[in-house]
Amino acid sequence: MSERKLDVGWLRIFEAVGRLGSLTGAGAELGLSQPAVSYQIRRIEEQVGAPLISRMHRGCKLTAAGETLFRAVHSGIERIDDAARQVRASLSSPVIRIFTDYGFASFWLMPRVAEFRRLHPGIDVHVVASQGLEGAFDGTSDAAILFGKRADFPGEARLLMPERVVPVCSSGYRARCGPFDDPRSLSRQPLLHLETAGKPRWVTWTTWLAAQGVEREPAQGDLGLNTYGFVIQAALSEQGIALGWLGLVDAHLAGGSLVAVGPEVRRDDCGYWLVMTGEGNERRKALSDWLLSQPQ
Amino acid sequence: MSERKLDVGWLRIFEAVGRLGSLTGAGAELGLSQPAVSYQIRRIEEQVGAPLISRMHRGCKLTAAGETLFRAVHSGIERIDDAARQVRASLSSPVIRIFTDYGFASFWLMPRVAEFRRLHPGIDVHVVASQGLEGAFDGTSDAAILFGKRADFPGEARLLMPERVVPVCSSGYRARCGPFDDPRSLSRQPLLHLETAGKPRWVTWTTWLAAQGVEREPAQGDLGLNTYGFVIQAALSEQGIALGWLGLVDAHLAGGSLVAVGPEVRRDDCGYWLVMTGEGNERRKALSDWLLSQPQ
DNA sequence: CTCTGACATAAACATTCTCTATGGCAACCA
DNA sequence: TGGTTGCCATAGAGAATGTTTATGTCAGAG
Repeated sequence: MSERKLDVGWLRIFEAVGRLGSLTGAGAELGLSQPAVSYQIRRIEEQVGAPLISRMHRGCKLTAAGETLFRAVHSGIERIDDAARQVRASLSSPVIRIFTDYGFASFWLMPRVAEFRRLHPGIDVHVVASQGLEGAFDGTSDAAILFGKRADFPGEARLLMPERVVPVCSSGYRARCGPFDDPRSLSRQPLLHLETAGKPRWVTWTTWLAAQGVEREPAQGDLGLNTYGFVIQAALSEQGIALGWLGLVDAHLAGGSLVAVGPEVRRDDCGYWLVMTGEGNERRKALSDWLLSQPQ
Repeated sequence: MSERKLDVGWLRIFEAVGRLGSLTGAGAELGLSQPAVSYQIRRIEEQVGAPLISRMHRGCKLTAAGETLFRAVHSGIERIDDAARQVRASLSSPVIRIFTDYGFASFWLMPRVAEFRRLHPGIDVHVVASQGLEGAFDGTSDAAILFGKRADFPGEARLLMPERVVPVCSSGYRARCGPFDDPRSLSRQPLLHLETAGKPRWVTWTTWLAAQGVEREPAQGDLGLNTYGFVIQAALSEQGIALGWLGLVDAHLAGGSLVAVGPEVRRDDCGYWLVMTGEGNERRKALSDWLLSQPQ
């Protein structure tokens, strides 16, 4: 095989000696001089505390102890070499990994990624969804699509979708509990919150209401959920009013399953940012171009 | 385990990192500083060509590639450690190994070694019989009992049994084909030869006949065998006359199953020599003392 | 008897491995 | 909110290991 084997020191030297029955032959196979091989064998014999080979005038033979160790080393090296091959194969196979949050994955990326795959049939796409940013920059993803503001990301990050938020509910809920002509009317309804462990990086109901100059009595019947999919599911099942991020809920709004029931709040330096990670290659460029070409 | 593990370099370091999820923790376990561990992991990531761990602010996690390699390394190290334990256990268990030839093993050593074992019940005795000298000094035996002349052995070798040879046959054969009052009479009988690949180190029929001043017509009906046990078996089954080494055939002569039918040839600087190999210890001394105390 | 080729050792040098020192920084806590 | 903690990273210096060339020994072959 053309790829360089992992350097496992004396293990590979001993395996070659045991298999070939010759220090000189092992050296030839491994690109080492015969004294280098001799040195390594003696060193490991010192550690084990027993001769591992019996040296003949020409060539050598494994002792009983050497046979025992040889079997273990041989099979161990086989496994390690196999694993290295497998790792390297998966590196060079045409895969692209996108790290993002569950909301973006569900509502924006998964519906669209079929188009990318149709355009690039030889590329496997792996979507890695996560609750937080943990793991976004660990080197295993090719792109990260993350929500935040400009200052949160490296200079080369590109804004994929600015943050534009409207209150939404199902049309049935509006018929039953509406109309909601006045922003103040929303403050008397059960609101659906997207919660997170730390400080939210996105617009919340608190932000939206403050933007409308509306003060709210302590919430009654509100619902907090930790995944945006559950938030929208609750809205669709008429449990309250949710905040809808344009770009994520477009299909529901276009189909009429959700309706906007208040003014939009927009933050132009906030939104989903695309960060390309690791070294550039053709596949990453194809993905980046495709993502940036999507209509807002 | 109290014994020092084999130094397998990065393999052990990587296994500890993968198992503990911490570079610092792995270093603590292996007696290395944290930068030393960090250095090793980076080195192997360079060889593999992929990140193997994702570094978090506190601690780390294996990547998919790292998991693949970890499994192989973990099981490989287990096997190697097991083999090392097995080798060391067999080193320190109370065993003594005697290397000798088949003849000596069969006719001298095996009948007597029961006495040694009765005297030293805590010592296991392994007899390693071989056709030649190959392997006699490979470091795996505690004692070698070999046939040859003085000059063939190191100065500290002790003569266990000088070479004394008489022609022997079964009493039935003598009754049928004898008597053999004159050495010349033997030369007309089928002779049983102990053969070997190279030049024999022992008395042969050629040597014996020349010592009697007897010339022999080309052999008719002679039999050559490569193991002394087969030679004596052939003599016992009345197929001819064999050379009998005193010391090896004593029991047959005493019991009457074999009878001497000619004069003895003796070579005082030839015979079975005892060579103690490797480092001295209590067990070896016990064996040496016992062997040297045996009556000739 | 001479030659061959494989293993051993010595000495010099190259490379790797480890340490200490120090920086960066996220998470925790008062 | 600021200080502390503890883990990972890098740098530089020195220790330890690994390798080479040179050379010796010697059993086996011709």
